[in-house]
Amino acid sequence: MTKYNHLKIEKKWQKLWSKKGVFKVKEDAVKPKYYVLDMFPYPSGAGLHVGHPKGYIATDVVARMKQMQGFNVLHPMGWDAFGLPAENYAIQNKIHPAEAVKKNVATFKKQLELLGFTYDWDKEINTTDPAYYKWTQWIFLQMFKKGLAYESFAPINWCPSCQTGLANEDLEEGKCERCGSLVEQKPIRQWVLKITDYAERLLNDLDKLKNWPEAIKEMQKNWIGRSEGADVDFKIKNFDLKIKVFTTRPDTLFGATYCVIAPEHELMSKLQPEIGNWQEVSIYIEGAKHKTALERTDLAKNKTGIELKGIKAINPVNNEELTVFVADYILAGYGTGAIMAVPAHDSRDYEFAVKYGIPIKEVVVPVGENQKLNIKNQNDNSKLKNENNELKSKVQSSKPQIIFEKDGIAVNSGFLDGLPTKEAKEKMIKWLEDNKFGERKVNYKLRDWVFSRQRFWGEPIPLIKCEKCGWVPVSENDLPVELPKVKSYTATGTGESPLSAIEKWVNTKCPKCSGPAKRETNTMPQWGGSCWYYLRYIDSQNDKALVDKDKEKYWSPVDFYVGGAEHATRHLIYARFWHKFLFDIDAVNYDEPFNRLQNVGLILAEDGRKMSKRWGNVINPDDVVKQYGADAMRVYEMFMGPFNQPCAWNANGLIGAKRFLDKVWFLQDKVDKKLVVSGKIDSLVHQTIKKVTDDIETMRFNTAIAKMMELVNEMNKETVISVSNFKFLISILSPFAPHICEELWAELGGKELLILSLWPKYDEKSVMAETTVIVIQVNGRVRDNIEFQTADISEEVAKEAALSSESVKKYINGTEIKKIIYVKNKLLNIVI
RNA sequence: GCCGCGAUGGCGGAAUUGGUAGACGCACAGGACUUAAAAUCCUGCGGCUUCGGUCGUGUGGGUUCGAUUCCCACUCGCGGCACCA
Repeated sequence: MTKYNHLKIEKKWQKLWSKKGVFKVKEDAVKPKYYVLDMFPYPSGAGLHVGHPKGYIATDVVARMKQMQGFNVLHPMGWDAFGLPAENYAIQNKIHPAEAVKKNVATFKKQLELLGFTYDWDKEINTTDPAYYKWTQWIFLQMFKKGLAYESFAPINWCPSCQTGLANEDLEEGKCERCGSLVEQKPIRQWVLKITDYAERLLNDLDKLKNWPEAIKEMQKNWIGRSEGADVDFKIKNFDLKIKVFTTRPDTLFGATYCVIAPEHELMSKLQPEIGNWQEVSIYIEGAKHKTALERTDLAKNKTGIELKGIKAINPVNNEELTVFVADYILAGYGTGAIMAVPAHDSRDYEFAVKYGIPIKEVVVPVGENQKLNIKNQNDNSKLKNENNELKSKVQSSKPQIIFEKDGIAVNSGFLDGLPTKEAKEKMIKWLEDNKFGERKVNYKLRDWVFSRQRFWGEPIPLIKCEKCGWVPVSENDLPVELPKVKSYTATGTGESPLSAIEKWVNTKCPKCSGPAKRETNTMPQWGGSCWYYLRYIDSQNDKALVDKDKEKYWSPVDFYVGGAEHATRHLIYARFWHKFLFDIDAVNYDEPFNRLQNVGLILAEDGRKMSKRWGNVINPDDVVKQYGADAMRVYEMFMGPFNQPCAWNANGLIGAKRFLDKVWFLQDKVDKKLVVSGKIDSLVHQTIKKVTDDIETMRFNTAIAKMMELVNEMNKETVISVSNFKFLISILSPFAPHICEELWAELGGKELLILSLWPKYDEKSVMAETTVIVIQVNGRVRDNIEFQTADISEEVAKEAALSSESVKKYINGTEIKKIIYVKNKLLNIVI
């Protein structure tokens, strides 16, 4: 037999598959469908490294098996090509972003094609194609019309290096996720999407996603950050104003000893005339403004604040006068931007109270301790002040008496005394509502999505500002609003997009009154186009509608979605939001886009670090394909370890995969066409078919391959193997190593392509082993293995055999047998 | 700090409705073939051992005839969030 020449074979079959169009998607609604999707790549200038295709190989394995199982498979690929990296790359290389994208896409496509994927390139999409972003703009317009897109002037995250505003989701520890610069708070005019309107549904519907990893759902839950509580109004003494606070612990209202207002709170300017130390306060407020997100985090351990002299807040439950502070440990953007502070039961308030000598009043004790407690004088603040040091030492030493953020029993709390926290909360909320001091309230950490970028390379926001009519949507007939051709697309840094300098493009007519008007010059963020691309694959040429609803009904939802976990709180939450909106306006049939999600574990470099140009440890798949072949690379990446776990690249492991394929190649010499039954191999073959089928379904590729290796090792020990057994082997191996398997299939005289043949079904009877081995234990220690020639062994038979075993007798040695435990067909434990 | 996940040979990893720990691969060692090397094939491969055994799945306890698997306490590592009231 000739040598296994991967270079020749792989090219040959790739050409033939393409020529015969075996991966062309058929709109054949009779067959069951299977939509398997990768998170589409961002075509960077660097090209692919070996880590990128790992997920694509996995979906390809699934797609190939599903195709052979008779499914109508949609397994598409496309490009997420708008955004800062393309623009920055273009600026650095002094070419137009569109040129850069074109070049990079060509490189990526060429690299992917070497790996033998089943993509139907007729379905290829590109988010920067005007025919595509026409519909991205269309979705934005629908949101605008429903009041879900609004203009805002509030301070947002500003990256001074990228010179654009960013969403909360785009930050990493207070730094720009892209370039690592410290992010500032800057008031920039911006468009914001009301994702918070969907917070409740985005949270609740996570329960529907049974086939998503729990970790991702947990991350989304935390990101949405729902908390229940109440808004409470504190009147300000001698002044017709009130401080509205949000608390999750209305049951601790009797323990409130001060209030805090965020520096940015609008109440500050209203209170100004009454604040005795305004100068000092205003300096503090100015200082807070200039702190970056990171500085604020760093200062978390050392809270600062200024007392507002002359301002007293009245606690509605007991009319106590409370000191009011301004402090930047309170965030303007969360809740009401002001709090009631209960230092005894909140560690942050506690820290602040200790620092500024504010009374600490205990109003919740652990269950069972309320009886023992001496009721302290509730009104004697000076006494409480003196107790601060005592309480402090209590907290810091041994077991704290004060309980933070935990449930217990209410004490010192008037009408709540003796109630467990849960009931106390309810009673207090009812009291607040009855007396009009507040109401039940739910808050979310999730912020509205800052959706505009002050950069060139993004979808133009399709709005026009008319002096008379205000913001007017571009007529849907005039979509897409295309990016103009320009010489300079460098960021202005003024808070306006580079588009604002292009007067010809900016100046236009109002669609409503035909008067003079100007286009919005901000563009959409990179995450816009990726919010709905999975719908475009279904109907990639549609110019009349976002997606044909019948086609959508057939193909949606995506059956299986594979991609990196880093998208948990960005793409995956944005896409769910848009999809739910599209469902609401009746553009799609289902309210969740992705039925099953699987995360791909990162491939690290051999040195254990991330693959990066910076470390010089990048491995290019082209080189691997050339030296060992696409099949070897596919098998290796699937065999490395559990699919969703990170794993370091190992060149020797790759050689192992190649060796395995060599063994399979030479097995063909052992195929005997006359052989019908090959004894014990038959049983192993069927076990392997079962295991590989199940393991591909559950993404346990490593164990699927291990089982096939075991089978190949056994086959190698035989002098001859049957045609049918060898065909079974190459059929189930073909999703992993499609080229070599097609070649072997053809060598065996297969008339049709292997990919067009049927996936093997295992024979239930053959899976069962012909003999049974039972482990014999004495006191839980293995003392013997007994082989029986039948499949089903009764307890009596097993017992008899065990007791007559010489090695077992030795251990029993006449001792009384207390108990015998029999696990059917597996194990017998004799207890003495 | 909070939430989630994890820890098994020299290495990547297998095995969990509790039932033979270390499948499969890599590395390594010995052998065969070869003038030689590569490739390939065969054998061995957790520690200790008086070769009978015995100890071993991050640590310390517990439940059980039996624990990598279940329970309690802890250590370390990874990921996410981070003054969210």
